[in-house]
Amino acid sequence: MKKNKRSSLQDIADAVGVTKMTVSRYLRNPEKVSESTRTKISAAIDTLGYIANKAPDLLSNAKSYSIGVLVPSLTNHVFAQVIRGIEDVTGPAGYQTMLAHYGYNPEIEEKRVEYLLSYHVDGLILSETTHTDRTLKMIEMSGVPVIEIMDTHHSPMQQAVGFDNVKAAFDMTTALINKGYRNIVYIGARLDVRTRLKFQGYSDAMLAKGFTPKSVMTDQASSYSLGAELLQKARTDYPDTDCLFCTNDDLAIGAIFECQRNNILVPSQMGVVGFHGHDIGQAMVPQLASVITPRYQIGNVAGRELLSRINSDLDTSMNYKQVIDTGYIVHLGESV
Amino acid sequence: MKKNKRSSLQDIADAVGVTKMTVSRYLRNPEKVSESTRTKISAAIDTLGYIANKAPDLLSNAKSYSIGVLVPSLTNHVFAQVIRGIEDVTGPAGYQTMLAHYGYNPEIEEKRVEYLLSYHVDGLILSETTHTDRTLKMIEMSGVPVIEIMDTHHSPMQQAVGFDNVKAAFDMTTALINKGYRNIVYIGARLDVRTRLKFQGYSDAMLAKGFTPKSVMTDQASSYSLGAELLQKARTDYPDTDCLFCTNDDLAIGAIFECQRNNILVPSQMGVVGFHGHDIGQAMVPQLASVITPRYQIGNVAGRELLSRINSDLDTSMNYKQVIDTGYIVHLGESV
DNA sequence: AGTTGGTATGTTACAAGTAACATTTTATTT
DNA sequence: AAATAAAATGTTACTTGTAACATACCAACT
Repeated sequence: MKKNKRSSLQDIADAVGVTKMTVSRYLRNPEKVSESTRTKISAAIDTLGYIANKAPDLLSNAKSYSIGVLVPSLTNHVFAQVIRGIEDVTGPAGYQTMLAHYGYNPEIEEKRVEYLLSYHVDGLILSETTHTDRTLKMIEMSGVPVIEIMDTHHSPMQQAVGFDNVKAAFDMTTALINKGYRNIVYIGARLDVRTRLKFQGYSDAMLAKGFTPKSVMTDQASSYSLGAELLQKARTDYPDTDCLFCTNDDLAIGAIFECQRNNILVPSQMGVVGFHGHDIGQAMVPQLASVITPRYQIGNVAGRELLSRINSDLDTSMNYKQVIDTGYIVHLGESV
Repeated sequence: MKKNKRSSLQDIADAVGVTKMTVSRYLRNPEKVSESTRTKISAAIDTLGYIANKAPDLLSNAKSYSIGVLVPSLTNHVFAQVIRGIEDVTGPAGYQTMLAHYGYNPEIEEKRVEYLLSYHVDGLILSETTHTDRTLKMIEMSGVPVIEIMDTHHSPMQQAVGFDNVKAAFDMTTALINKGYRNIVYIGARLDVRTRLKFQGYSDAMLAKGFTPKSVMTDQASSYSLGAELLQKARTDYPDTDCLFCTNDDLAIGAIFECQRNNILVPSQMGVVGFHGHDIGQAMVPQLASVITPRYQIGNVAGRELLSRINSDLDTSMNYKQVIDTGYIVHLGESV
C-alpha cells in the first residue's frame, strides 16, 4: 500500500477546476479570487488537508522566517530560559526558531550550523565563542547575521550578547574573600570555555588578595551527584577548605546536599557558591549564593538584535563588531 | 551593500568550467568524476564555501532524514531525557531531529505540526494524546508515521509508548495508604491531561480504601515556589493533612523546602511525594519519594519504533494501533 | 582503419509555488 | 449594441539538484 502523497496546490486546483495559480492567490490574497471560487477552494483544502510546502520558498530564496538557535545542551537549565527570551521576541514577529544542540562539541556544532543553513535560516544565535574554521567559513559565505550569546570576554564574530565570565567570577571571589573566606576552592566540571574563563577570574581575584588558587576539576558532565563527589575530593585534597566556588548551581547544590548528609554546617563550616542563580538554588534551604545571570534577558536582547539586523537593508554581517553586556548580580544568599 | 548570495552548484560549476551535473556527481559519487576535475571542484567548493540546499530534496519528495519531535516544554526536565533517548537512536541512523515546543497548548501544537510537516519530516513524535481536529487531519493526510509518548491510558492515533498515568498514581497512592497515611492531599498544577489522569488514579485508590480524595489545584505552571504555596494552602484547607502527593517533583521539592523553612519534619510530620524521579529529588536530603518513570527509555523505544516504521514498505500509518508500555517504579525514598 | 567498450561529461525534464505578464470574462457606461 | 473598464483567471518562466538518457572522447582490439 502506498503512502498518501501529501496534496499540492495542483491537487486542490484539479479538484476545483482551476489552475494552481488561482489556488495560490486564494492563499495569499483571497480577495483577488471570486466569491464562488473561494468557497470551492476552501472546501477542497479542507477535504484534502493541504499543507504548505517549504521547498519553493527555499528555492526562490525568499526569507524563511526561521532563525536557527544552537545551544550546547538541553539538560542545562540556563538555555531553556535563554530560548524563552529569544522566542518571546521572535515568535510575535512571525519567526519560527529552529532549535538544535551539540553537546559542547565544536565538530557537532559545525554539522548543526550546516544543517540550519541548508534550511536557509534568516539568522543564527550561537552559544559558544569558539568554532571550527569551517563553521566560520560557512557563516561568512552564507551572509546570515549571527549573534553569539552568553560570553562577552572574547571578541565576537559579529555581535555578542552576554556578560564577562572572567569579571563575574572575579567579583564573586572578591566578595567571598571580603566576607572572610581564605581557603576557597574552585570546583569545575565539563571543562568548556566558560568554565575556564570563570576559573581565570577566580584565580585573578585570589592572587590579587595574596591567596593561592586551588581547584578540583573533572571533565565529566555536571550533576548533583558529581557535586557531592567533588566536595569530598576538595576536602581530601585541601583539608582546610572553607568555601567552594562551583562552576554552576548543580554542582553547588549537590555539594550542599552532601554537607547535609555528613552534618557539615553550611555556611558556618563550609561556604558553597554556585553560578547562574537558578530557581532551585533560590528556593532551597539554605538559599544558594550564586552569580545571578540574566538569561531571559540575554535571549531577549539577542532575539531583538538579530531581527533588527535581518530586517535591515545593510549587510550587517560584514565588518561588524559589537558587544552588548547585560551584566550579572553577585548574590550571597544564605550559603556563605 | 548586497548580501553574499549563498553559492549554488551552478556557481561551483561555472568556476570550474563544467556543468552543475558534474559537480553534483562529485558530491554523491566522487569516483565517477575524473581525477583532474575532482581536484578543481574540491578547490572551488573550499573557496566558495558551498552549503547544500534542502529545497530540491523537498521538491523531489525524497526522504528528508528529519524527524519532528514535539514536546510541551523545554523547561520540564522530563523531556530533555526523552529527547536524549530519541536522538541516541535516530542520530546514529543518520536522522536529524527537528525539535519544537508548544507550551501545553493544542492550538500551538497544531501550528508546530504544520510547520514540521511543511519541512517534510519523515516521522513525528508527539508528547500529548489530545490534539485538535486539524492536527489529526494533517497527520492523516500527510501519511507520516506518528508516535505519541508518555501516556498509554488513551487509545493512540497510531502507536503510543509510555506508561499508564492512572495506574501509576493508583499504585503510589495505595503504597502510601499501606504505609499508614490517611489524609493524603493531591497537589496539581497546570491542569493538563496527565495531571488529570494522575488525579484520577489517586482518587480511585483513595476511594477503594474508603478514604476521601482531597486536592489543591491551580493552573499556574509548576515551580518550586508554587510547591511552597500549595503546601501552605493544603494545610489551611485540610488541617489534618499528613501527606502530599504532588503531580511532579518540582512541586514536591518546593513543598519540602517550605517544610524545612517552617520546621515541619519530613516525613514524620508530613510525607511528600513527587512524580518522575528526577535527579534532584534523588540527590536531596531527605531523598524524595516519587514514581520513577523511564524517560530515556521511552524516547529510545519511540525512536526505534519510528525508524522501523519509516523504513518499512508497508503503510503503517493506516489502521495501526499499538501500545508499548515501558512501566514505572514506585520509589518511596526517605520523604514518606 | 574501423569497431567495441568504457569513462567522462552534457542535456533535458521534473518537483511546488509565485511573480510578471497575458488573456478571458463580467460589469458598466455611452 | 458597442466600447471601455475592471475583475478573474490563465500562461510562462524561474528557483536547485538529480535521475535518466544522450553524447563525446579515448584506448584497445580485430
